[in-house]
Amino acid sequence: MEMQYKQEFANALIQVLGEALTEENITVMIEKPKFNSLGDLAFPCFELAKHYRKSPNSIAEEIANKIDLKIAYKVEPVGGYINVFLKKELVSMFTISKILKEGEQYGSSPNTNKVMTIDLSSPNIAKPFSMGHLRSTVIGNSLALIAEKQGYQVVRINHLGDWGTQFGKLIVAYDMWGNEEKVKKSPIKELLALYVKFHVEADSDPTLNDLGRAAFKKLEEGDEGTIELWKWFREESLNEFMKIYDRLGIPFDSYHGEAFYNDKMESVVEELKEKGLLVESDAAQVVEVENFPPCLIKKSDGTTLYATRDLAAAIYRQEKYHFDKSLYVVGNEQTLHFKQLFTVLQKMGYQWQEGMAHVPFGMILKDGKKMSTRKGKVVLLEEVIKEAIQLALTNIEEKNPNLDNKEEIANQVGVGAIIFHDLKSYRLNDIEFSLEDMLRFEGETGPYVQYTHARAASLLKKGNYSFKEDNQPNLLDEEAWPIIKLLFSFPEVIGKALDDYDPSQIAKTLLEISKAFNKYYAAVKILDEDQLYNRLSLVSAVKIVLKEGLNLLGIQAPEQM
RNA sequence: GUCCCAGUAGCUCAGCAGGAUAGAGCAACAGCCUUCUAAGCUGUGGGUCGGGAGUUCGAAUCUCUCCUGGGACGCCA
Repeated sequence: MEMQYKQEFANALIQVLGEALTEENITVMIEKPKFNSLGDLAFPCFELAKHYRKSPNSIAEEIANKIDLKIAYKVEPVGGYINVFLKKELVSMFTISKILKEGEQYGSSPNTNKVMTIDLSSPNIAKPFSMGHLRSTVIGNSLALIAEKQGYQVVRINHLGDWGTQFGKLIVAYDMWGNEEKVKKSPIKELLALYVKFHVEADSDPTLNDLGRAAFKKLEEGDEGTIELWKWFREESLNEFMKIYDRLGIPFDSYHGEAFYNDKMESVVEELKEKGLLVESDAAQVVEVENFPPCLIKKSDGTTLYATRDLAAAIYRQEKYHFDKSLYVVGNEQTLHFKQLFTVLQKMGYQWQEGMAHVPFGMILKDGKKMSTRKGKVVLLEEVIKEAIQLALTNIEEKNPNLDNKEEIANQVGVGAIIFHDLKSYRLNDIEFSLEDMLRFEGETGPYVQYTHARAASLLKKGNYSFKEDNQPNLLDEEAWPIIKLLFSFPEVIGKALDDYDPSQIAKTLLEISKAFNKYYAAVKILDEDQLYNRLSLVSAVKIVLKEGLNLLGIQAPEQM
């Protein structure tokens, strides 16, 4: 909707300006004034000053006088800008009616046949689900939801880290120090302990690393005993992960991990050979990549690597899903790997690789340093979730003890706090881990937005509101205007969030809407006889957008809390 | 050593296809529940936008350089 108003303003400018600037230029130059007193849209005349060789001030004045804009009640030149003041009643009515009519469809684009695969979460088997994997999981899931809203057919792929030398190491560790009963009792904890011990011991005895590599070779060659062990580790781990995905409410369409591609790599290696891309280097097989270090395809002992599996996976996914876009929500530190991967695919002649993108994100730091699984320096997500839910429950007992389904709401609020905390800041920022911040329910947090939504729901219930399509709401409250502006820009925010692969833009808008609404709530008596229908129409529109926005982040919007 | 990312209030961050007076939240302090959920609202204090140079009518935003932190750099993923 916002675009429409800009467009109308741009058209009006063109009428006056003629060919001094192109339409496209004008549209991007239109900005939002920094202060409410300066109106709703603005056009800077400094560029034109060069063109006309006049002062920006006089140009602005000249244009403002000539401009004819139906949607504005005032067009005012100020300090070289042309400021447009939209007709509040008219725009409010349009905006609210549109949202109420469209409901949760507000901001949606029609379905397309375009397919987007998203590689997300992808935890490593036999390791605990860390805070780092949380980022990939919630960012990826939100992008999936946003893409669906924009009409994509989305395939969520959990590319489990269930293969690789790490398993050789783990198997060696288990053979040397493992205890079956202990592992059965608490698999993740015990396996992690073994993994950490392995690295501690390997520091003083490097031959352990050779043993690990040898064990992995056995695994890749199909040694039965080794495979049994691997299967067991994998299953126990997946069970643990499923608990977390259930809590977060995140579904997957595929759990094909790295191991799934074991029998699909040889043909890729053959293909690379046929296309003359594979070269030997220090007894390893590599593909040379311009401007980057070469991409390793096979180690000198003949076993495969991460890149080999990712190549096979990319080709498999294209064959199976025919994706138009394929995202990899994977940490910042793997940027080089993806550049290599995409380049190799390009050299193989696969045009579809143009639709692939690495969506990197910053690390979770502890004391300014990367958390390392190998040293056992991890924070367990499960513990954090439990604490958040517990805290939410305590809050409910204190603030709303008569609430019906306390457990369920506490779940939604606790989990919402964690997800929102992760999504509200730009994904490339590193995050210093802070339990205190994650468990904060006041200020710019998920629970704050949820609370605002619950307030709106409560008002609608008390006011017994229902929308009648033939009764156009008319809003006269000056205090409502900031809310209206945010509401009509929401569809553009969704579009930009997808273009930038950046859910934080939605989170930020939700915060702004919440702040504006709570301000309104404090200033205006909503359940007032005379204005009841008009005001509740606004409340209903706010509720719709908040709920839809939270849902796009993968967060529930409880009716009460 | 080479390459990438970041540096804005005490803390966490927003603003960055250049634009009008650099904004929030937290923390601190002072107010607001006989009115619709106080997980809320209002107010106060707090800034050489890492340093320097350049481009421009105009730079937190673009370029260069330096400093600081982090990460990546063939047989891990």
